[in-house]
Amino acid sequence: MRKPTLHDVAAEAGVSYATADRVLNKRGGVAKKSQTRVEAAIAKLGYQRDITAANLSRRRLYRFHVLLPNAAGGFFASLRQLLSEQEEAQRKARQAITITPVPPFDPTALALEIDRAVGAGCDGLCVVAVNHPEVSAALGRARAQSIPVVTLVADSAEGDRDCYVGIDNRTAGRTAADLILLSHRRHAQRGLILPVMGSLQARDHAERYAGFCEVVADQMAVLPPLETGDDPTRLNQLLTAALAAEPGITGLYNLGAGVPGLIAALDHRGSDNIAGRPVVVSHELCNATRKAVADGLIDAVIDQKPAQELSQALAALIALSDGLALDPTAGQITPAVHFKHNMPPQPAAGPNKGA
Amino acid sequence: MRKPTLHDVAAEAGVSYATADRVLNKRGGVAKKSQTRVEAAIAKLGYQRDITAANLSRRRLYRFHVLLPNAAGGFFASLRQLLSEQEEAQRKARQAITITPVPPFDPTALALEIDRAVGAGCDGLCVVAVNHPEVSAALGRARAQSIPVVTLVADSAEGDRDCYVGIDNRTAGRTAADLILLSHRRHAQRGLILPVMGSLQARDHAERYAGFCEVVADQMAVLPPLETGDDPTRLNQLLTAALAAEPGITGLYNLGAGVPGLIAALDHRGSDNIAGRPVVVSHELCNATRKAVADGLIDAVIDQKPAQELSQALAALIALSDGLALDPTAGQITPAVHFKHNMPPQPAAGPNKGA
DNA sequence: CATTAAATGATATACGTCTATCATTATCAC
DNA sequence: GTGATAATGATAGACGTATATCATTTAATG
Repeated sequence: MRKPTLHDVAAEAGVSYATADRVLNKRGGVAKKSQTRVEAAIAKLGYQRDITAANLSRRRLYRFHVLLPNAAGGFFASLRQLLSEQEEAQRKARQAITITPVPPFDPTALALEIDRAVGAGCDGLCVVAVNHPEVSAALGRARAQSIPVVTLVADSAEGDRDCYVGIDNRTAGRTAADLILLSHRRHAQRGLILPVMGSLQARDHAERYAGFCEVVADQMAVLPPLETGDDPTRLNQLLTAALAAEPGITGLYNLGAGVPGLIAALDHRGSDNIAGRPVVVSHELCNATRKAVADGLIDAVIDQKPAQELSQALAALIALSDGLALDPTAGQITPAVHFKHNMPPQPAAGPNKGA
Repeated sequence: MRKPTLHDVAAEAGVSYATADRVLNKRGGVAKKSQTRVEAAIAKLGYQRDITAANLSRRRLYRFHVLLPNAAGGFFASLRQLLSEQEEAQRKARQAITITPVPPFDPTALALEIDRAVGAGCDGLCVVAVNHPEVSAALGRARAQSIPVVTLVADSAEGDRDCYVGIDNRTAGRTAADLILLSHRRHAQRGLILPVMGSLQARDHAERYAGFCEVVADQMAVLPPLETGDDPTRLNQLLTAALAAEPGITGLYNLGAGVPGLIAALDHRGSDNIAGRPVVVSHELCNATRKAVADGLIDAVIDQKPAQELSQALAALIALSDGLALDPTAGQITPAVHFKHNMPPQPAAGPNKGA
C-alpha cells in the first residue's frame, strides 16, 4: 500500500479534492463539519504531505538570511568562509542563502538587520544572538510573521527562537574543568587555577565560567578571572602580570578569544621543564590554537565545530519551514576535544574551482 | 534567471527533449554528435537535474539495507535501537530501511546477507565491515550492479566501498594517548601503561592500539596488551592478574568491549586514594561506562556517537544513489570525549508514541 | 418562496522529470 | 534507388501538490 495522497484523503472524507486542499492549506471558507471530516481522514490515513511534490509545485526557494558578526579574523571569519563555500551546494537544494555581516555585540544594528531581512522577504533567519530587548523585539516581529528563527553559537531567550544550534557552554566549561582535573589527577598538591575570559557580560563566557567553577571549585583554588575584552594585547598584559604575581599557578582556562595574546604571555616565559608549566585549556580550533598546541603551549582545545553547526542550523531552518517537528537533538553540538596528537587535518582553504 | 531545465538544455543543444533525456539518462541510441552537443549544453548552462522532481516522477523509494552485528547488548544493540527509532522519520523521506541482524565477525554469513539484499532489490548497502575475501567479493558484486556501499564503524578495503562513516581509529587511539599523557602531565615519574583490547586481529582494535603506541611509546613504558576477546569474564581474570603482577601500573587504555569485566577488576581493588589508582580511558558511552565514570572508576570515555554515524551513513547513501559527489568530510566523525562532569543526558529510551 | 451569501465540486494548468509510443528523418549497405 | 536500421522528434501521461476559476449546491435571511 502506497503513501496516501490528498486525493485519498478527500475520498475518505467524502469531500472533493478542492475542499481537502482548503482545509490542508488553511484557505478558509470551509464549513466546520467538512473541516473535521477532513482532519479525521488525515489522521486515519496518516496522511503526510509530500514536501518534495509541494515544493516542486510551488517552485519553492528557501530564502534564508544568516546574520553573522563581521569581526575580522578568528571564529566568525571562518564561519563566514565556510558558509560561502557551502553556498553553491545549497543552491542545488533550492536554498538561497543571504549572508549579512553585522557589527558584533551591537543590538540596535542586529535588530535593524533582522527587520530588513524580514522586509526583504525571508523564509528563515539564522542569527548569532545578542541578549537585548531590541533584538528580542525584532525576533518577535519575525516570528509573528511565522518566519522560523534559529540562533547560532550564542543563544537567546527561549521564547525568542525556534531552535538553538550550538554547544552547551556550561557543559563546555565543565569539560574544561574535567581536563584540568585530569591533568592534576596523579598530583597530590592542590591546584591553583586562573580563568581568562573576554567578559562576564557575554552570556556564553559567563556560562562557560560558571560550569567550570561548579566542577573545579571544591578541589582546587580558583583565582578571580581576568577580563580581557577578547583583546590580545590586553590579554597579554594582564596574564603576564598575573603569572608574575602568582608563581604557583598550575592551570589556565582561556574561555574567550584573544589567543595570540595568551601565546605571547606563555611563550615569554620560556620553555623550561614542561611539568612545571601550567596546564592550558582553550577554546576554538584556529590557526593560533593549532600552532600553540603543536608547540606545547596549549594542552587541550575545545572546539565547537563551526562547519557542523552551520549545516545543522540550515537543516533546522528547512525542517521548520516545512512545518516539521524538530527532533530534540536537532541543535545539540558535542564539542570536540583536541590535543597535540589528534589534530584533524587543516581543511583545504581553496576557493571553489571554476567561475 | 531561474534554474535551467532539461528543456532549456535541449533547446540550447538544438535537439529535442527526448534526445536530451536519452543522453542524460544514458538510454543509448544517440549519435555521438548529439551526445557531445547535449553534454556541452549541460556544461554551458550548468544544468543540474532537479532530484526532487525526478524522484517524484519515478515514485522513487530508496531501499536501503543495513546489516548490523546481532551481538546482544552493548554498542550494536544501541545502534539497532536507534535505527529502528529513526525508521518512521526516514519513511517520510522516501526511504525504506531494512535492518538485518548478522552474526558478528562471520564473513560467510555477512557475504550471504549481502548477496541476499542485492537479490531482494536494494538501492544502497550499509555494512559493518569484516575484512575477508568473501566479504570483499560480495561487496564487489553489489557495486558491480552500481549499488552504493557505505561501511559503518568498521571499514573495509578502500576499493570495496564508496564511503566509510566512522571514526578514525588510529586518531582515537592517539586521543586516548593524549588523555593519558595529560593525566601524567604534572608528574615527574615515568608512567607504566597497560592496554586492554579484544583482539589484535580486529582491524579497529589494531588501529587504536597502533595510534596509541605511536604517541605514548617514547614517553612511557607500555606493557604488552591484554587480549580478552571482548569477553568480560576473561577481561576480569586477565586484568586482575596483571594488576597484581605489576603494582606500578599508572594507566589503563581499554580499547575494546567487555567493560563490565574491567569494572569488576578495578572495583575489586577497593577505593583507596584516587591519586594512587591508575588512570583509565575507555571507549563507547553505554550504561556500563556511564556508571563507571560516575563512580570514578573510569576517567575518560571516547565515544563514536552512533546516532550521528547512522544519520551520516544514510545521508551518504542518498547522496550516492542520487549520483552526487560526496564531499570529502561526509564520513568523518569526530569522537566525543566524556568525563565525570560533562556526561550528556541519557537519551530517552521510550518507543515511539502512537501505533 | 425568492434572494443573497457561503460552501463545495469540478476542472484545468503548472512544477520538472521519467517513461513510453509512434511517426519521421538520416544513414548505411547493396 | 531500395530497403533495413539507426537516430531523432513530437507528444502524452504520470508523479503529488498548489492555485485559480467557475459552476453548482446548500444554508441563511427576510
